[in-house]
Amino acid sequence: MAEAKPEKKNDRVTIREVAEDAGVSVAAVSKVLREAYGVSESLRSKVRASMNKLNYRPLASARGMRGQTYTLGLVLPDIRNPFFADILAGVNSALERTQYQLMMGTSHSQGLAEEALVEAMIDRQMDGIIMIGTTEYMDRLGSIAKQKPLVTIGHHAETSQLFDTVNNDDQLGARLVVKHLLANGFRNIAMLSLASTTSTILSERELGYRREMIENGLGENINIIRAPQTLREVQIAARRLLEGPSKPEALFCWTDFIALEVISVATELGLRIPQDLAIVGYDNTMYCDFAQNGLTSVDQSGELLGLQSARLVIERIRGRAEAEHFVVTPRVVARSSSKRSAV
Amino acid sequence: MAEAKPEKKNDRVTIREVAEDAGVSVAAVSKVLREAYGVSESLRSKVRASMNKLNYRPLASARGMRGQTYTLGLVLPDIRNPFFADILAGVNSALERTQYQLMMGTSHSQGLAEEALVEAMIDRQMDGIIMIGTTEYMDRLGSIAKQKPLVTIGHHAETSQLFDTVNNDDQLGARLVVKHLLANGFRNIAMLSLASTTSTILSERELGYRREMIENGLGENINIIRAPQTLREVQIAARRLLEGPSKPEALFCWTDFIALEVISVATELGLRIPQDLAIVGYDNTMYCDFAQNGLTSVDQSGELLGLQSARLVIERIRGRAEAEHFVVTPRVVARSSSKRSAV
DNA sequence: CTGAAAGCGCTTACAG
DNA sequence: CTGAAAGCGCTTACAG
Repeated sequence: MAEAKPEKKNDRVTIREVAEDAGVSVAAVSKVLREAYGVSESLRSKVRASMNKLNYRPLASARGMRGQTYTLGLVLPDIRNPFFADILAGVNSALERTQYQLMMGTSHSQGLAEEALVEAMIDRQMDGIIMIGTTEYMDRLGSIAKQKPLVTIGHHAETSQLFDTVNNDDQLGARLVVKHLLANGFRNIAMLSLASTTSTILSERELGYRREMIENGLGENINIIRAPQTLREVQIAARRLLEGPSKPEALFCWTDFIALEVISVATELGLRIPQDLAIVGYDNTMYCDFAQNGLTSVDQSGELLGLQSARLVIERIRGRAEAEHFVVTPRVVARSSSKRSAV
Repeated sequence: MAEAKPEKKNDRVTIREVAEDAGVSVAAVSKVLREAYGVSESLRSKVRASMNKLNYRPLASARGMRGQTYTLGLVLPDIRNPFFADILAGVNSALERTQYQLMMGTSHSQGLAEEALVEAMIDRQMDGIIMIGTTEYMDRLGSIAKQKPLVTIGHHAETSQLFDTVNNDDQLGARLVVKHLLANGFRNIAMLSLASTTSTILSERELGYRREMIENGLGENINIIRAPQTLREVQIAARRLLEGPSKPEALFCWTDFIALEVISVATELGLRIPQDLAIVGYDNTMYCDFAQNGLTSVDQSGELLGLQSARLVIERIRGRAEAEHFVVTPRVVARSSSKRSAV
């Protein structure tokens, strides 16, 4: 409680002090730091010893002025969706033994525009950016990619050469849901989608749903409801559908998060699940396993998606110029919310 | 698709270009940027015009070399707990009209030590740091606070002069839970707490639970089970308790997230809620409202906590040296998981 | 293999 | 009120 403010920054060890302590030049220390070529073993060990002794940690901003900041930016549309926790686990595990540190930012949840967040990350010298479930248009993504290495998760742009994408096969995922519901005797299947003009994963899922319905002669039962992501809007849309004249036998929800809300609405309306209404989600998040939900869902390996995105963005940083597009094959994980023992 | 890499950074407008365009000095532009004193209206408007015309955005790292980066760091122990989304909403809304940008990092979820994350944020020149549910010891927090303005959420250190704290009254919250359960006819009340040697919010909640039980002559019924935060450990602990000889009538869980897991286990065991087991959580997160959970919980206004923490950390950055400790009064939000119509 | 010097884009005293 | 110069802590060519 004695010496308060003065040491606020002065206690920070700089590369110069390390150099002096080791009896070498600043440039030499920098080389050791970056694990660059052309450093003798003896110089390296001398410098390493001084670094440890002085407890030296380089200042990322200073490094960023000329080189890298060793920071990766992760853009999330909304921290509430539990699926993002799975992705994050994968990203973090990929970064574990590297020098890179992840910094996250959320956009929609508080009205902060996604574009403003990405700009903030560029201004903060992120070495690379991973965007989850972006709502940006292609030209905008291209312009971001020209400034920083970019990987998107949950956005289909497999023809893009400017950035990498990581996805599951959303069209297939939706088809598998319909197949699963049909196999369990449900034929009047509706889909609860997201009101979005730019989401390519949603258009793929809708397409898969449509096609599979049509191929099974159920084209007349196709019913896609689109609602914004807020709980209130979802609740209103679900209520309207389930109380209305065209109440379906089964409802395919675009993400677990929303499906849980539908389970809640259905329960309040006194509907039994799955007898009166089967429900299927997407993402197979941890909440699906809870007995009170028992939610059938599509597993797209969020952790794997996260892992791959980190790998790809680091490769880009290291110079890869050709785009890579990673795709996971999804699978249905059946639980009580959609299993009808007897048709 | 023509001019690819070369412009990768060259397209960035610098303060020098703005100065040239406006016909003033670089220092003058800097002053306008920082909204510093001693700039004439005419110079300011000239500079502003050039900034807009050239679409100038300052580089945070460069600013950080001498001044601030206008970046705040938020340390989360785990992105999975939905309570953090509420806090985040508050932080973001407080930052909305400021120059500050929030960057989050998670620690425990992937084995990354909290300490390493905080160091990474210091190395990246965060102007201030907000730590949620920290597990660091007091001396370590003091040492962080000496390097950067620090505010903790969910950590009791009301006597600290080195950093600010934002909390709800956890002891009271626990007392209210016991009172509520007693009023609903439950007397054999157990508590599911977190296995942690450093969490002060847990020790406060445990203390409140103990005291309220004792003051109601139920000292003999006190039963605190402590489990790590992983779903598996919670499941094992819950199973053991609910299948064992000392199965309680009611279980107070330290956070909603864990209570939802207990609802799942109880449901699997065929227990009716609340007839066979009443359950109460803490944090009053959105999942409590879902009909399949109907979870009674303690509201501690996560959004308000977040808002205050952002306010306090910015005040610290601006020079406030005396500590402030903000405390919210919690309240019980009763739902079906704990309401017994007839005793 | 090693080092001296310039420079990244800002802010900060200090003159005028 | 305005500006020239130094400097923040690194990396990057470029010599030696």
